[in-house]
Amino acid sequence: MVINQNHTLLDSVPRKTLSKEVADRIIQLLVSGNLKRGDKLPPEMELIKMLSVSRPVLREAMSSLESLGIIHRKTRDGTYFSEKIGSQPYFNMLSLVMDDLPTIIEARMALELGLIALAAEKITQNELEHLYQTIEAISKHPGNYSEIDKEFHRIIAFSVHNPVLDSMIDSLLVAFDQMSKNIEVRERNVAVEHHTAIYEALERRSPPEAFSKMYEHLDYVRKKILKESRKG
Amino acid sequence: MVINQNHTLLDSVPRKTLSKEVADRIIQLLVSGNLKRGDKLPPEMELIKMLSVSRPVLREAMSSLESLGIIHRKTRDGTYFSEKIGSQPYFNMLSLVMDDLPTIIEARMALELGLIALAAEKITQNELEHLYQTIEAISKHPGNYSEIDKEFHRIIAFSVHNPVLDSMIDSLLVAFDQMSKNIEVRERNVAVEHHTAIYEALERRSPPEAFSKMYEHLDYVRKKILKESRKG
DNA sequence: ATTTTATAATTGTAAGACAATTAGGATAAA
DNA sequence: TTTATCCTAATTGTCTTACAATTATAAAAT
Repeated sequence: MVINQNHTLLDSVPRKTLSKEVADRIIQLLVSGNLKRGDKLPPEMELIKMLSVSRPVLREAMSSLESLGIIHRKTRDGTYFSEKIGSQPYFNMLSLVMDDLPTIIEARMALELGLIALAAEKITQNELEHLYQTIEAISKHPGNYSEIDKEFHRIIAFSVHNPVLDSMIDSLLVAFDQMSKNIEVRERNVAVEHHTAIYEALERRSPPEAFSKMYEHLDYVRKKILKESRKG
Repeated sequence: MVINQNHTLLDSVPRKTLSKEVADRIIQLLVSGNLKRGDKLPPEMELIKMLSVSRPVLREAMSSLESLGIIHRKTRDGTYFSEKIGSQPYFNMLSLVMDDLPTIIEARMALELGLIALAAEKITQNELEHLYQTIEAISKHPGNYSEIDKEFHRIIAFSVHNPVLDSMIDSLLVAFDQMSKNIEVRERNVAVEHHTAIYEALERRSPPEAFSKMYEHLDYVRKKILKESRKG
């Protein structure tokens, strides 16, 4: 099953260029099961003949697909069907709102709040232990612990093992990181306290409780950062 | 501020093609404030001279940016900086997992759970009234009410007014719609009951309560749909 | 003033050519 | 036989040129 792009209200009369059509057809080739993840696509010259289009048109289509992370090309080797969904498209999109810290924070908050509910359902014992180690590391390790802090959130997010959510949160965490790296609001005690509460809720596998603890945490962080960023 | 794409672990030695570089430079042009949303970009020939690249290279870059929804081109008119963030990139990405209903449902669930928490903070009186009308419509209107049901969820999602989250949820709702349109699990009474509970929690502006009610609702729907889809 | 027409501007598509580098095979040497 | 080296072919990356198609604008005619 393939989504037809032409349902957006924006361009109600969508420009139907050859290269866009070619891109759609290639997506169909990939999704239809003819090719599996990681497979090599036919070389350009062959695709040209298959689709009977010119090389520039094909290359425009390929560029689009590559920027969407659907394929990737190795110079003088070939074109490959991407192994997993990447976050390239999101990064590009986010670069358009990189001046808007509140929007990024809010988006990250929403995503993490949704993720933790699912994490409470699915997180494994291993991941829980890994999570606990990060809390200990923060409380014991001297100096800057921002990397460990991030690790805590990443473990939770990726414990859901959902490729779509993975790429969404990945891009937001990076964007958030970029924008807030000059804002220092670390409070070790608060972090340990909050993280511990979240951890315990996950251990009890209670989505509502995990949500509440995460909400308190992120709400606190959000307010701190927005206050700091208004100062700076 | 612009995100550099080259941080992904996937292609640790990222292929640095001219067209990709050109795409980045154009993004910089847009983001740097020289151009505002909706503005027309210089024609291709001018950009070629500005960036001193060949036309195919420029066009490959433009194709990428267009597929990412950053710009859009009108034939024989010109290229424009997109007004708002679209959901094109997400649709393309989702087409790769369109065979995986559980993944889509889960992603939608996570996003909606995050969104409702923020909606409880921000939803306006107007939007609440609109929401209430959809509940009445479902209970009173005979026949298929799936469109009204979707409207309920859309109102909540878009009440947050976050462009990033908008595009994420938009694509997921469409994908979900496509995949589940053959699965009929409508139960009018349950829908009204659940929606009412959610509505009341939003009215009380309680994120945890709104979350809980939405979680119960989506959990119920999820189980129903997955059971149905396994049958079919 | 309005309509028609023509011109210019702009994007869309095609074809051909060369560069560059990698992979794999052929060849030579140990 | 094994290993190392070299060469050739395959493939992507880039450039140049050209033409098509259509729209917007300006000019001209009514």
